[in-house]
Amino acid sequence: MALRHAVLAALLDEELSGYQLAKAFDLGVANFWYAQPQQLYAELTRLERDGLVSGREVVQESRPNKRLFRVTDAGLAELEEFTAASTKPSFIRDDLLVKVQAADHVDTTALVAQLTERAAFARARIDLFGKLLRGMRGDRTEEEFLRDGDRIGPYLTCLRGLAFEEGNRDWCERTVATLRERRQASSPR
Amino acid sequence: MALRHAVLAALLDEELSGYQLAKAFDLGVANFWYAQPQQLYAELTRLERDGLVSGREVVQESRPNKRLFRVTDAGLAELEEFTAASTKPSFIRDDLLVKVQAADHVDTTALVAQLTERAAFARARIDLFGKLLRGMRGDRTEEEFLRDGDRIGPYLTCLRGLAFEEGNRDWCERTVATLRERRQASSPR
DNA sequence: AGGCCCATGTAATCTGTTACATGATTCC
DNA sequence: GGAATCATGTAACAGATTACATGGGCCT
Repeated sequence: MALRHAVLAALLDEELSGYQLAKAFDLGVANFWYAQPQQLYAELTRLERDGLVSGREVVQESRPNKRLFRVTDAGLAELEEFTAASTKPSFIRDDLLVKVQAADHVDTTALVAQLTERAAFARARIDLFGKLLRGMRGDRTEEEFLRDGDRIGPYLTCLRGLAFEEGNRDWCERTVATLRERRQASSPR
Repeated sequence: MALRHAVLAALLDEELSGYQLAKAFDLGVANFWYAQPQQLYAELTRLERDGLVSGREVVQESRPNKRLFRVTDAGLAELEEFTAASTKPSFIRDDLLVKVQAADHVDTTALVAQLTERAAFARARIDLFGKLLRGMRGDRTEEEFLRDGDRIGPYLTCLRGLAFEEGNRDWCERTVATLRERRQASSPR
């Protein structure tokens, strides 16, 4: 029952279609939650059935019609309740960490390549988040924006996403350097 | 099929019982993966059926008997294959971030309390990870250990866990400060 | 002509969570 | 006497992933 609230939170600031939501959640631009398109279409159907969002059909030429959804009063009340309830801790589940855990017992060639790839992915996201943050705060400084801005929720979650990816980048780089150095030491020439 | 490999990776360094594994995965000391006891008992049964781990009964007095598991050659080969295969990106799914995303539209009193709690949780883990790291490297410096140590996998994953929790702590503290300042500004007195 | 973007779903399967179940020992 | 720790599971349900399905427009 958590995707529900993530969708509601994403729809607070703007009316979106299932497709638009899907892009945000699937690419992880919505850095507070991840979900696939199929999940979102199903969840939107349920949310509308339960009266927490309402959709309106938008007829388009030269491309398929779409349905834009917005949060209802009942939906906002649901979010309010969710926010007041206690939060479960969130834990890491990452294939790449599992592989590094096993690094002493398996061949690390492919692993180094994957760490490098992950670092590149992280850098791309750091770049993207930086742009999103600049776009949200406009010409204000971060401090000013967080004091006076009127939609700081998305800004704050984006800050967490940014720091997370910076952590990924740094750790991947360091791990690659460590594994490379050890390989050279164990098989010189 | 990822819990499978996480369990194999956890059993590489030592023989463990289901119960011991469960503690590591449930408390998240195994900071590369999280799982509940029930999942682990089920997974161990499957892993043994498939010949990837082998268990041996250890008879104990004054407490229930237990089964200790270790990775077989087939299990190691499976891990090797897993490590060589490409890695899926890992994404964030965190109730607390969903709540902060909605912060502009809901009451933030309970939210501030939850952020404070999360920060305390993060601090406890930072402490724990610091001790684990010191324990692993002994009297060597980190640099020396990473160069010469013979089990650096767990050390490297613990470093990631540490940085992750430091990120959590810092972000929670900053978010609390931001939300508090705004509340005072909007309702003076 | 082939591939990508828009746009929305269904169905089958796999994973993960929650609740239930048992029972001895040790610590406060 | 009650709670925590050791030790292992089963069963029901909720949530997530993968595969399948459709179809027009736009770009190269």
